[in-house]
Amino acid sequence: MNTPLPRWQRRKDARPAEIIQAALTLFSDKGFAATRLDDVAKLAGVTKGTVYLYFENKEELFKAVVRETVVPALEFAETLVEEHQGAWSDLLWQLLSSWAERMEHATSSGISRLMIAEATNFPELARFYVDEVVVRSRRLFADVINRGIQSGEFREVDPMMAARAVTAPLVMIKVWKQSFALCDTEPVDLKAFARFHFDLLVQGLRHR
Amino acid sequence: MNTPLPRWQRRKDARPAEIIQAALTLFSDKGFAATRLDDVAKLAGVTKGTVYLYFENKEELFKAVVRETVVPALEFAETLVEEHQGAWSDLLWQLLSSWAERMEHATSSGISRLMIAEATNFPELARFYVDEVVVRSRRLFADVINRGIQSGEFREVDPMMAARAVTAPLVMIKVWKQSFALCDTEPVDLKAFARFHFDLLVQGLRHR
Amino acid sequence: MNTPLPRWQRRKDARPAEIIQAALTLFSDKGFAATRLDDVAKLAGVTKGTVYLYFENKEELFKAVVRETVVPALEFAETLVEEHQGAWSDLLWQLLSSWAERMEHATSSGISRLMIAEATNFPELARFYVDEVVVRSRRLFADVINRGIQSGEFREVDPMMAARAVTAPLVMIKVWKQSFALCDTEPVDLKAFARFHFDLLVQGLRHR
Amino acid sequence: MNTPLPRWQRRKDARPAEIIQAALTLFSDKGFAATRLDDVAKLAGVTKGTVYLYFENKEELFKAVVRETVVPALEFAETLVEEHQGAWSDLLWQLLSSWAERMEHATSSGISRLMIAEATNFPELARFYVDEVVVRSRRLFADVINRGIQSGEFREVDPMMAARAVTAPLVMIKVWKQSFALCDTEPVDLKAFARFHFDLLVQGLRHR
DNA sequence: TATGAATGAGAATTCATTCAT
DNA sequence: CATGAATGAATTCTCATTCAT
Repeated sequence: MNTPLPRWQRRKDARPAEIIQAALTLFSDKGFAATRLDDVAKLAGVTKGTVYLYFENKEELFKAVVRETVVPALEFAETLVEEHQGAWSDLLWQLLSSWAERMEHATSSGISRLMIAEATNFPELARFYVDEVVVRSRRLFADVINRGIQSGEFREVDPMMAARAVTAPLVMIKVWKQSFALCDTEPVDLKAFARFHFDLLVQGLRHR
Repeated sequence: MNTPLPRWQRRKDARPAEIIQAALTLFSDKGFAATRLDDVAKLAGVTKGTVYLYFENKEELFKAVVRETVVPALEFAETLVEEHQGAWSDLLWQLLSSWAERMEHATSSGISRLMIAEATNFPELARFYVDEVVVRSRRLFADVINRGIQSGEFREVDPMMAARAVTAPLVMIKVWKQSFALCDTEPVDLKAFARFHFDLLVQGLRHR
Repeated sequence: MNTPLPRWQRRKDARPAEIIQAALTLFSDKGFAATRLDDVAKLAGVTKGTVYLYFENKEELFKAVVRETVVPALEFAETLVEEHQGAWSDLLWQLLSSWAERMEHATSSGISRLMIAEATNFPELARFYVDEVVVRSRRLFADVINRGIQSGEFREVDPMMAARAVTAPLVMIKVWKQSFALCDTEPVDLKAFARFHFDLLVQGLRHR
Repeated sequence: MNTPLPRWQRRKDARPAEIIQAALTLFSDKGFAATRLDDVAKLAGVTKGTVYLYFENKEELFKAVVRETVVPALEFAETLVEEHQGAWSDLLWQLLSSWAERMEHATSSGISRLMIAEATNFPELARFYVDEVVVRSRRLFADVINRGIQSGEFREVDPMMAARAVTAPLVMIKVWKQSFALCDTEPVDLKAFARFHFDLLVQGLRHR
């Protein structure tokens, strides 16, 4: 009598993730306010009521989207730094190129633009995002640059400033692409830009 | 003895600008959807009805805000380039520093973040913005870099790529500041960053 | 010093009539609610404020339109009946044809449809209209038919019923023309119909 | 002990018809513009939101009202004509009397006045109504009269003109009753009028 | 669990009316 | 008298949220 549940029934455990995925897609594209829960539900293949089964309300869904999407991104990079040996500029390139790669393919890559747009409407979420992503990745790059300075590979610059100078362009290009994809007549390849940016940076950071 | 305040003053000529200013403030802060026309009106010192006297609807008001705010920004810079004599890196600094200056004080400086947030919801406006601002300033900087290459001051790089590398960080820092002002525990000074960015750039652009 | 006002300045006495005329046109076309005072004013060549100088509000303007437009129409007909000599069917034709004529040209001819549409929203006005126009013209025709019966020209019928049978079709055709002008693929000439209707009637009223 | 009444009942299938019925009542009485959706909802026993669940907006509701209400009316009459045997004047009476009957009892009978009032504001709907109702019933009667002429029962008249002369009075009387019910001091019985009208007509149509 | 019909608060929009000029 | 800028109440419409099934 007590037959084990068939495997595919466990799919219901996947529901929250599917809803979050759908919400991410729509929030990223249209923003929080312009996204209707009805559309999220439709995209997730459920009905509105089901969304409320898993998330208290639209705000909580939004927070869940950000929280779920954001965290895992950096862990990989942090271990990379930890374990690195060799030239720091090589690591810098590894980080930048893998980051550019993620940006082009990861479904989560729309979150930057979303947070930029909604931060002032969701202060606590903004704080979470800043702590978990912005500052954390800034620290990551500052760390690399700092080590490069220690090793004499880079000249003495303010590592936090430098970290901003390293991260900002890539994020900005990605955000622009997302916002103006339809009308930018001079599209740019993210990976090509990453390479260009890296070259400029490394020469800029070296001793004259 | 004291006559009651008149219910309103007749200020036809000033009204549209006042409303646009109010709308810019609120749109910049909260985004399009989260801004209520009632609040725009209140901030402009009028009633909702008055807003509709001058703007057909919320979207048209939004467009007017962008159009009015955006255009004049670049003219100053373009004449600066035209009339410049001397080292191109000096001009680059002039442009970056004056731009950073504007970003810190001009009321219009919130427009970038606003457009990033709303571009996909207002495609025609996005195109206008891209044409009038994004591409135009990219060209401006590309031009400067190109001349620097011609004159032998800079090494041979792709000027459009370089232009992106020049403009993106400044915009990004500004946008971040706006979005995360309340929660960034490591705030950065825009002008200081501009200086840092410039130093990095110029060294990066020079011949090795 | 005290020069007499130039003649054309007396035009200002014409203002109310001009406004009423404009209002009649628009009310007739779109109905009471769908007519904006702004448009009435524009059509009358004045501004909204001026309308309120002469009429307390939209309802009063509406009433004025009906009152001014409606009354004079029947006086002419009533004297015609009074003074008639000869066959009553000739008079009937005279009345019908001159009425059809008016309907095609008088600016007031849209009032029937207007009253049909708005009667339930303006009960007192409806009463006025019924008394002054509907019942009065019904009586007029009933009178003619009655006299025709007295003289032996028509057979004995209920004169009030007959009066309805005489007036209703003409009004209906006119109203239909007005309502469905744009889409009736089989338009009818009002005067031709009047003739047809008259022939039918007269034969119908005669002794068998 | 006694459970509180549920806030609402689930009645999906019945709702649209109920809303249309309520809307028909109010539109017929007050016209399109003067009818508030709130009142329609209240009369249908739902809330405003529910109306929008089934109809895109007020105009679409209006169109639905007309479309749903109008069509079935004529089918019965058309089969009657098809299958008729005997004197055409008998059929004419059958049609007129059953029509008068409908007019007095059918809930849809207010639609004529409504369309007369709103036709110019809803041109496409007017066309639909003209095609489906006005022209169609005109043709119906023209057909009968034509057959009467063929059979020698009626004299040679223009059948379309005659059809107008047959239909217009009945519609007009109905419309007048609706508009001026409250103030007409000489109310008329629709069926009695139909009889009177029929007698006049038949004598008018016969050979002299 | 899942659904989706129904709700109701809230925002955009319209326009008759007022009133400073 | 005339204007037309400004008002604000009324109405349409939207959509997050609830809840009977």
